[in-house]
Amino acid sequence: MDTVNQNSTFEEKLAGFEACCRKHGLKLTPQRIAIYKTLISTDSHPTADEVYQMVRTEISNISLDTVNRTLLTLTEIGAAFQVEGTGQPRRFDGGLEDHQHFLCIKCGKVIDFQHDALGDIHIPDEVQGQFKILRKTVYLEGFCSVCAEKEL
Amino acid sequence: MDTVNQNSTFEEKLAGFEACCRKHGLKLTPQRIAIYKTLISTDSHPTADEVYQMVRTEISNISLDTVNRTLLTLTEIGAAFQVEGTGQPRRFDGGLEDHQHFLCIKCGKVIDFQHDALGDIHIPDEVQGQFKILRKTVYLEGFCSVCAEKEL
DNA sequence: ATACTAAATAGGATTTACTACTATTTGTCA
DNA sequence: TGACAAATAGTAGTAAATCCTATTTAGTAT
Ligand SMILES: [Mn+2]
Ligand SMILES: [Mn+2]
Ligand SMILES: [Zn+2]
Ligand SMILES: [Zn+2]
Repeated sequence: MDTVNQNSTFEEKLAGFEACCRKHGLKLTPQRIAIYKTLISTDSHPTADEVYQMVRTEISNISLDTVNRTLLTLTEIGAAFQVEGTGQPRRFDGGLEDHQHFLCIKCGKVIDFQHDALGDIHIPDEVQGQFKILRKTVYLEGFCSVCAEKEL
Repeated sequence: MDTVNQNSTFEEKLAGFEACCRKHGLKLTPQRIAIYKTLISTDSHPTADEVYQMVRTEISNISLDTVNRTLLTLTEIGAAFQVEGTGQPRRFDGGLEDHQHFLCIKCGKVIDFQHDALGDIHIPDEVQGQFKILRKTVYLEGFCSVCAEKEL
């Protein structure tokens, strides 16, 4: 989805989404629209199951599989994204030296990189005040060099 | 674990780990030591199952549950940490406006915050060259205000 | 050295979240 | 309004973690 949808109203986002679907040759199904509406109506970063429970109030016999598939579709066309954070399978790191991580969204590999300036990011007081911060890092996502080549 | 273990040899890390276990009143079991050794011998950010497969060559009848439990223990005492990135359950976000995320490691909530300077982090060319970067963000972990209060 | 006990473990059952499969339905376009 | 690829519902299968219980063991006290 284009950046056109940032800072826009609900109706504008919805219109932008429908245009985005057409651009990608995706059908405008009631399920797809309901899932998108649900997602932009919350700031709780819901799981697929949470979206499923919410959207079921509107389309009672929608399947969980459709919700899962549709959320991945929204991610692919850029109408949504997956939130970074720990999940399953968890990945562990015994390297306590200062370093940062890159996640390849294709092969799933987590690759270390290091740049001192990124370890020294300053978190403003207004943010510090909201949380007890135990870890901060700069996190990158994209294609690793191996996967980037296959993409062409 | 104290920062004393950064930039140290394998033997030093191991000694530091044993001291760390004692400090926390944890028994020095062969399983625990083997799992720690396995973890600091790789930079592949392994899953519990991957650690299980590796450590089984040393302790053939170790259980997957022990590996899972032990990796969480290592995380608790600071001898390791969980790598950020997407996982299961996935969490989705339809808010494309520039913002950052904080993950509460206790209640699992992902909370939005926003600071322009953090959206403008510069990734040095040497890092840009290694990957095709599609998303970059500053990621924070810790306790949210609700959970921080309960911790006291 | 030996006995004791809380901590840790092994092995298996259960749960959660996702993924695969197939028959049926539907949005789009001619 | 018919054709048809795309999408969906419903269900089965799989992966990863967690729970449970009987057994073993590391650390400590005798
Ligand atoms: Mn790492
Ligand atoms: Mn967000
Ligand atoms: Zn890759
Ligand atoms: Zn919390």
